[in-house]
Order: sequence, then C-alpha cells, then structure tokens
Amino acid sequence: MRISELSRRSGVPNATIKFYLRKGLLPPGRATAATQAEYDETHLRRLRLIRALISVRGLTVNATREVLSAVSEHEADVHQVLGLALGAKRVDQDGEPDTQPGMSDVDALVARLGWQLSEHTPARGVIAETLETLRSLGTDFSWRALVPYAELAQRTAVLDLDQLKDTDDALERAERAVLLTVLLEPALLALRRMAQEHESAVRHGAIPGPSVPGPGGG
Amino acid sequence: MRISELSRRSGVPNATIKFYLRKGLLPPGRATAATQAEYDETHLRRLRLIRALISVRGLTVNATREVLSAVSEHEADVHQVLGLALGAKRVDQDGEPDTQPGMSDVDALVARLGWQLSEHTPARGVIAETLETLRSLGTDFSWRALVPYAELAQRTAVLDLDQLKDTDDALERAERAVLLTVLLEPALLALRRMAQEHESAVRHGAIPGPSVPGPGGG
DNA sequence: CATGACTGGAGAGTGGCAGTATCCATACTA
DNA sequence: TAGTATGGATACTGCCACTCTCCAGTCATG
Repeated sequence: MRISELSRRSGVPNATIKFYLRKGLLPPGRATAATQAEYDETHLRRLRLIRALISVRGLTVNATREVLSAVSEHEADVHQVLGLALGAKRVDQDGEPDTQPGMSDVDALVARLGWQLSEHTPARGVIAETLETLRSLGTDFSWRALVPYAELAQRTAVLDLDQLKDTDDALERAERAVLLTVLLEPALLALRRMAQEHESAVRHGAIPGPSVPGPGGG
Repeated sequence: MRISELSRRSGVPNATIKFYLRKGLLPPGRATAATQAEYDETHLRRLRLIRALISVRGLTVNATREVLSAVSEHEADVHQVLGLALGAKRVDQDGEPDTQPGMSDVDALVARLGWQLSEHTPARGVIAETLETLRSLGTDFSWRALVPYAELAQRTAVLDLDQLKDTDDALERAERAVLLTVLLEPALLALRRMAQEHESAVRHGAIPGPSVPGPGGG
C-alpha cells in the first residue's frame, strides 16, 4: 500500500501522514526505491491510533511520539509502558525532580499505599504539583486526603489490567494497554463528573437513589 | 489595590492580567475614574485560580472562562456547577448532539447506573466519542465494560462531595468544588497510572503485596 | 498649575504548535 | 514519452496564549 491508499483508508490527509512520518510518529514504510515506499496494515492501525491519541485524548505530537515509541520498544513489558509520561506535562528542563516542592508528600503517600514504583515516574511530579497548587490556593488539602482516591485508583487499575488478560500478541497487548490507559482517561473523568452531578442531586434530596453501589468503602 | 499590586502579589505579569480582564476571565475592578480601578482579595484569589486551571490543569482560556462564570452564576447550586464543560472539548458547531454515534450506548450506561443527569451534560458526548473511537480501532470494548469504572467513579464523587461538607460560604464552596473537580483531575489520572504500574508489577510476580486494599471489589 | 510615573484599554506583534501547501527529482504507468 | 504519483524538504497558514506598544486619563508631588 502506498501513501494515497493509506490516506484514503484512514481518512487522514496525505500531507498530514507525511507530517507524522517526519515527526517520527509513524514508522517509515519499506523503501522500494528512492521515492517509493510500501506501507502495510500495521501502519494503518498505528495511524488510527495516532489520530485517536491526538484528537480524542488531546495529546501533543511529542507526547504521542513518546507513548508510541514506548509501545514499540517495550512491547513485552506492559507494566513499563503503563507508567509513562502520558500527561504531556512540561518538564522543568535540567532540574533534579526530587527538589520539587511537595515531593516528600508524594513519597509519604506512596509509602502509605505500599506501592512499588520506579523512581522517576512522571506521575509523581504531577501529584506533587497538584498538592502544591492546592496548598498555594489556601486549601487544607493534604496528601492524606488522596489516600482514599488512590485506593479507588488501584481498583481502577485492576479493571484496566483485567482488560489485558485475554490478549496474547505482544504488540497488540501493548497497543491495547495504551488505548485503555490513555484513551479511557477523558471518559473516566467524564464518568466522575456525571457521578458528581448525580451524587450532588441525591444529597440535595431531589432524587431518591443509593449513594454508593456495592459493598465497602462508604 | 491596583493592577501592579495585584501583579506583585500573584506573580502574574501586568500584561497578562490585562489580557485576562479583556477575555472576561477576571471580573473588572471597581472603577474609581476613567482610567482607574480598584481590585480586592477576591480578584487575587480568582487570579490564582485562573493560573491553576490554565497552567496546572491545562484548560484553554475559553474553557476557564466558562468554568469561572458558572462558579459566579451558580454559587449556591454546586451540583449544577459540577457537570460543566470542563474538558475543553471542541464542539461540532450546530449539530444535534443526540445524533452523535454511540450516544445510545451512553444512555444505556446511564440507565443501568440509575444516574439522573441533565440531558445536555457534555460528559455524555465525551463518553460517546471514546466508545466510538475504541470501536473504530477494532476493540470489543462496549459500554458494559464501563459499568465497573462508573461505580468507582461514583465512589470518587462521594469523596469529592465529602470534601465540600465543611464549607458554608457559597462562593468558597463553589470555588472549592471547581478545585476538587478540575484541579484534581491530573492527580487522579496520575494515581491511576501509578496504580497500574504497581498492579502490573504485582501480577508480574516481581513484588509481593495485596492486589486491592479494603473489602469487596476484587 | 507643571511634571512624571502609573493606569486601564485597545490593537498589533510574538512564539509555539498542528497541520497544509508548494517544489522537486524520481519513479511507476499508459 | 507524457502524465500522474511518490517521498522529502521547505515554507506557509491558522490558532492560541500571551506580550508589547501606544494612548489619553489620573494621581502624587512641588
């Protein structure tokens, strides 16, 4: 398949495909001549994934490339892929991330939860920054308030990994991990907002209904 | 307080404050003359909130304005504020949102959960879009798979609303709702990623540890 | 009243980024 | 051999979050 067919089948304009090739989002096709290359189904699938990450999730091109290169390089180690820089957070160039204010709170939180994480997971910085911002805004929100949220996040992670169980192929598994981790993020936040609206209405007395389904937690 | 002091106390450049005033993010000060206005502590607090929403959460200026105007207009009705267009999703101009593909799945999901929501909550569209994207990518992910996620989201919402219980002042309450809803979003996603990494390591056999804390769910 | 610093407001300019358009030498295709 | 398509490079567009510049009006001081 050449670039025009790739464009036709994906709905992505020719020029945009070239742009993604240039940016390293899409691996180059198998060159058959100086100005000719052959693309296959994996390119098509990759291209659709790129569009989803960029337009649905709203990732930047750079963040998308990092995610995808992680998928390609660590196909087998899904648990390595999952902790990646998926938030498109800007980095504070060459500064020790450990010196970031609020990071000790994150360490305390992680220790309390008993989580074993790689030291340089960018997610740590995100949490530190959030806590610091909340503090600067004058709230009394501390890392302890995050503990119950973290336990719910852990159950969410259990659901996530359960979704991966029935996939054997390494590449497919890694791609599915990305889909479930990254693409589901806006949906999960939307679910939270809807649940807030419902729960708020319930507490307001307007609507009868159980506050929390299932056992425990409440 | 005049604009320079506002700038000094918030750390936001003079020109940027003017920009926010022009864009309607920051309400104008009390005019004392044709070229003179007086700002107070609420402006300072609002300004810090704006910076947090834009730089920490990554909202666009327009999305931030919508959130803030909602806070101002519905100070008392927190449950109205919570369901808002916080995701900075682009809208498909003048199209009936009900005609969006996948929306019937969202209706089924909401019905299954027993949630009572306003009809035009933008969160519905986000979920529909996500489901549609996952379908177009060839996964077998249906709305039923979202049910357990939604139940966890509901517990998260319970935590969120609990955080608001001890606040009486309407404006403070609405602002706190925004903080917890919007500003916490990146942190919650980060918690999920960290939990995924931990859970994946546990399942991989590398680390001993309980899969899920607390009762139920597992 | 004169002078200079400051103010609010408006328009233009900047830099970054995603995507698009144009060229060009080359390569298939009729 | 003429016409179309390709890959690659470069330049351009449009959007957006600022940021700069200018201006008349205002205030503080002498």
